Amino acid sequence: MASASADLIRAAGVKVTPGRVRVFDALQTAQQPLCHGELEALLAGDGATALDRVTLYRILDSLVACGLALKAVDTRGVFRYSATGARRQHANHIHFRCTDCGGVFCLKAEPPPPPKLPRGFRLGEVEFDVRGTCAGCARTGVSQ
Amino acid sequence: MASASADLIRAAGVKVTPGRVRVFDALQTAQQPLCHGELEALLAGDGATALDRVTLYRILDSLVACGLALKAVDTRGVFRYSATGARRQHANHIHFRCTDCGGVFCLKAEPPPPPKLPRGFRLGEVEFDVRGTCAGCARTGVSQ
DNA sequence: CCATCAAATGCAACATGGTTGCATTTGTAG
DNA sequence: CTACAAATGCAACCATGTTGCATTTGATGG
Repeated sequence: MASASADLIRAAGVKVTPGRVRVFDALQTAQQPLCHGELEALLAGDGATALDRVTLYRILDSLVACGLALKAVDTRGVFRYSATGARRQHANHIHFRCTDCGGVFCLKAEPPPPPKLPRGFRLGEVEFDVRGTCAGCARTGVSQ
Repeated sequence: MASASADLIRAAGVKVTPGRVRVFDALQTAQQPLCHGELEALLAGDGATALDRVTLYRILDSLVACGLALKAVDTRGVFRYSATGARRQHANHIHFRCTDCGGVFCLKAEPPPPPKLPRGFRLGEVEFDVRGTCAGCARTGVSQ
């Protein structure tokens, strides 16, 4: 039985290899974006032979390149990867970050259209980030 | 005449040193957040003796610690620093972050109106972040 | 003006995260 | 089954950031 992951990987147009399947499975199972180190540790503990450090980087790059994963930097400047499916639900709406409790809330509102860019600039993603105090913190904390 | 920068630095409660003044001046003059490397290059070209790499890191840390500068990661995972005062003028417009070189550019376009928030939520800042490839990188890099 | 001492600097070495070059192995199309 | 491109493993490398330590320097009190 070819796993569902294998099918997705094949459909994405890249070779199905044990490494890719393991990494993609790990990303899909994870509840949050994982960094290279976390993935390395995770895969080292799953019984199979450990992946080479560099190979893991290349697998991650290939998953990103073929659209199966997303790559983003965390606050420490480290890259974190997530399966695209896991995040699709977060693609098109606004995030509210409470500066008090650090919580992230999804607002229903639609994001605004991307602005015009200067000549030569190429548009990638657009993120509309709203910061402030959430209802809970606004009530309890007398912040400022 | 003690420069305005020197006064600000003194007022922030840390020693006024040539290095701190030069770095703070550079940050205040800059149109966008600068990373360590850019600052190093900038200061190397201003005639005075070059700062040590580590010293520059420590000066930046001290400016952040005393509230004179802000530190944030760019899309490449590199830390960028900006004078806190300089940020005020950045409050209300759109930023373009180049995913290639990590540079930050200010777009002329006005930010969209803040969305309706759920009851009890208090609005703080709004950041409209656009990511993609800047003109320079789009030209040189054959990416995609 | 000078002495003093914590704070700042320079240097070397190290740490971490990420990349490149190259020889070998492996998935898959024919 | 074969052949070839793609994927892997390994070693070496690069960039960014940090730590330890000896030396210098800015501010402060005589």
